[in-house]
Amino acid sequence: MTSDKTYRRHITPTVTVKDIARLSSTSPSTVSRVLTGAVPVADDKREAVLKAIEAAGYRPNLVARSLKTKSTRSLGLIINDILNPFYGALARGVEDRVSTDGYTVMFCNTNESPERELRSISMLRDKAVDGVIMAPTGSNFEAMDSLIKSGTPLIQLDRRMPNLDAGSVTVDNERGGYIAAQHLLAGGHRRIGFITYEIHQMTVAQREVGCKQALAEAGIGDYPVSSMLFDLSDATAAVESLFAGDNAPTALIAANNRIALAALRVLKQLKVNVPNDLAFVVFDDLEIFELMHPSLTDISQPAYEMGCKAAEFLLAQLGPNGDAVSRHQVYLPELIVRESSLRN
Amino acid sequence: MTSDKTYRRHITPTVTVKDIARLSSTSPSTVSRVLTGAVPVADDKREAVLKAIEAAGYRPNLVARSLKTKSTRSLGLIINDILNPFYGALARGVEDRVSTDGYTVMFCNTNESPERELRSISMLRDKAVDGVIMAPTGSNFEAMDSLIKSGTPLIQLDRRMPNLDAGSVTVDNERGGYIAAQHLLAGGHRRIGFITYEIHQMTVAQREVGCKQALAEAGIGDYPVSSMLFDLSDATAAVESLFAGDNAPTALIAANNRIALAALRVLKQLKVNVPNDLAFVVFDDLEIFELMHPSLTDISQPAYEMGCKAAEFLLAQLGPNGDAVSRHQVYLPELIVRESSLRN
DNA sequence: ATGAAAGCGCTAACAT
DNA sequence: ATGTTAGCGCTTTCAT
Repeated sequence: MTSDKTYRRHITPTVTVKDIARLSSTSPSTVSRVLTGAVPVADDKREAVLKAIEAAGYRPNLVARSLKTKSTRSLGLIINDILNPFYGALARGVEDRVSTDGYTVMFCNTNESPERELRSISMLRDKAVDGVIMAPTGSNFEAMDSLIKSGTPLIQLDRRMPNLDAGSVTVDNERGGYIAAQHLLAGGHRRIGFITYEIHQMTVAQREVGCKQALAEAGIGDYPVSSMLFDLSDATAAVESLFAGDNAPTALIAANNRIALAALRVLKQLKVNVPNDLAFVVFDDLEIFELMHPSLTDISQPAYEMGCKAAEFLLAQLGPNGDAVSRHQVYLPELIVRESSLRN
Repeated sequence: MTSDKTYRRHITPTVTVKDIARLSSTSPSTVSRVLTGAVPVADDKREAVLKAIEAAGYRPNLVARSLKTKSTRSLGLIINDILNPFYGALARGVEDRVSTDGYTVMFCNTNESPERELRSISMLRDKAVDGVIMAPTGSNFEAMDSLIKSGTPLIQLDRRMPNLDAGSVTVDNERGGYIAAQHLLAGGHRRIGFITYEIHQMTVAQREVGCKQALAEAGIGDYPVSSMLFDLSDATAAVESLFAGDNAPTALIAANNRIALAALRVLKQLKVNVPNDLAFVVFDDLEIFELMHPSLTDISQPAYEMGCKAAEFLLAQLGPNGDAVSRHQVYLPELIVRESSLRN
C-alpha cells in the first residue's frame, strides 16, 4: 500500500547547470556562459555543453535566473475588461508585439474599479514584472508614480494621466468628439445628445469636450441635452428619459460601444427608427457595426496598433540604453460614415 | 558631469527579510514565519515584526519565494485569439476566478498555429507557471503530455484531446449541431448547409457530426452541401460558390461567429434576404446578435462560466491534497431562436 | 578562456 | 517558540 498523503504524479528529476557542468566536464560558470552567450567560450567546450544540454533535456530555471538578474521578462497589462473588443484589440496588439521578444504578459481586468486596479498594480509589482502597460482608471496616481520611481517602467494606453512620468499611447478624443458632432451638424441636426455614464473615464470626458466645442462653434452650446447621463443598468429608463419632454434630441452620440449597444437595444424595442427618427454615431469601430441594420456610423480608433505601439515603447525602455525620455504617441480617430447617421 | 553610461532613474534600495529581522530584533526565520503564517509566533515578536515591515515599507520578493517554494502562483492561459469574444469571455472567467486566490494569469494567443502553441507551452513551462488552462489546437499532444508529466497540471477548455490525462471543460458540440439542424428541419428546410473552414478544429468537426446526424435521421443525409468549406480569406467567392448550381441551400449553419460574420457581410452585399431567401443559424451567442437585422438565431455556450469552471478545476488540483482524478465538465449548448431562422 | 566561490531573497530543516 | 544554517538554481565577480 502506498502512502496516500504525499502521493504526486511522476515528477521528472530536475536537471540543473551543475548537472550539465558535470556531464560536459566543465564548470557551472561555463555552462552559464554558453547559455547567456555574453562572454566568449572555446568552441570545444561550447560543443560539449550543448551536447550535454541536449542529452539531458536541460531547461534553464527562469525563476532562479530572474532572482539573480532582476529581470523576469514578463510584463503586466491592466485594462478595464478584456471582453470589451476595444480592450481585446489593445491586448492582442501588446501580446503579439512582446511575445516575439520572449516576453510574457500577465493581464488584469479592473472593471473600472480603482480598488481592483490598485490590487493589480501591487500584485504585478510584487511579482516583479519588468514593466507595465495600463489604461488607468485615473484614481491611482500614487501607486503608479511609486511603481515608476521604484524602477518599473510604465506605459499608459488609451488614457493618460497628467504629470505622470510615463510614456503614453492615446487617441485624440477631443477631435473624435468634434468630428462626430460636426458630421451630425452637417446633416442638419441641432439637438444633438451625447450619451455617457456615471463612471468617470477621461477618454469619455474628452470626447464630450470635443463634441460640445463643435456645438458651441455652431452657436448651439446651450442645448439642454448636449450631454446626458446614461444608466447602463437600466437602459430602458435611460432611453425613455432622453425622449421625455418636447425638446428631444434628433441625433445621439454614444460615448463608447457599451453604451451604444445598450441604447440601441432599447431603441429597437421602442421601435424608434434609426436613422429617420434619430441619427446615431458610436465611438469605437467594431467589425460588426458594418453588419448591423442600419450599419453604424462610428469613430474608429486603431486599437490593435495602439497596443503594438505601447509594447514598442515599453520594450524600448527595457532594452539596453533604454529610452531616457518618455515617449507619447497620439493617434487620430477617424469618422466612418455608414447608414445610422444619414436620413433616407 | 554624471556618467551617462549607467544612469538609471532613482532606485529604492531593496529591503529584505534580513533588514526586517534586524529592525525588529528577531531573526529572518521569524520574519518568514509571520509572513507565511504557517507556524505559531509569540505575540510580541509578531507585533515587532509587523511594525518593522510597516515602517520599512517591506514587500516580500515573490521571485525569491518562488525559487524556494517551487510555486509561482501564476498560471498560463493559451487560447486561439483574445479578440474573439468567445475566447475573451473564457479569459474573463478564468481571470476573475483565479485572481481572488492571488493567482495571476499569463495569456498567449495561438491563432490556431500549432507552432505558436508549442512555443507558448514551452515558454510557460520555463517560466514555471503552477498550471495551465488551454484550448488546444490538437497538434501538440506530446508537449501537453510532457508538461503534465513534469508536474504541471493542465485543464483543457472548450476543446478536449482524447487520451490526455487532464481535466476538461467543454460543450456538447454534437448536440449543438444536432439542435441547430433540427430547428431548421422543423422549419421545413431540407437543403441545409453547414459552413466551416479548412482549419482543423475539433469543436467544429463535432458540430458537423451532430448536424449530419440530424439530417440523416430526417432521411436526407446525402444532400451534397450538407457540409462545405468556407474560405475566410475570400468570403465573396465562398458564398457565391455556395449558390452556384441549382441545388443551393435554403438554410445555413455557420460553424462559429467568425465564419458567420464573414458570410453575412457577403450575403448583405449580394442582397440575399435572410431569413426569407435563406435561413441562418450561428454558433456562439454574441450579445450583438440580438441587435442585428435580422436578429440572429444562435447556439449559445456559457463561455464565461466555462472559464470560471476551468479555473476552479485547476485551483482544486493546485490546492492542498489536490484532486487526484481529472474532472470533466460538459455544458449543454442552447438554441436561441431569433429572426434569422424564421420565414416571415 | 575558465573555475571557484559568493550571493540574489527567501523558506525550511534542524537544533535549542 | 526561536535562531542558526543550508540551499533553491542561477549568474557573476574574482582569480588564474
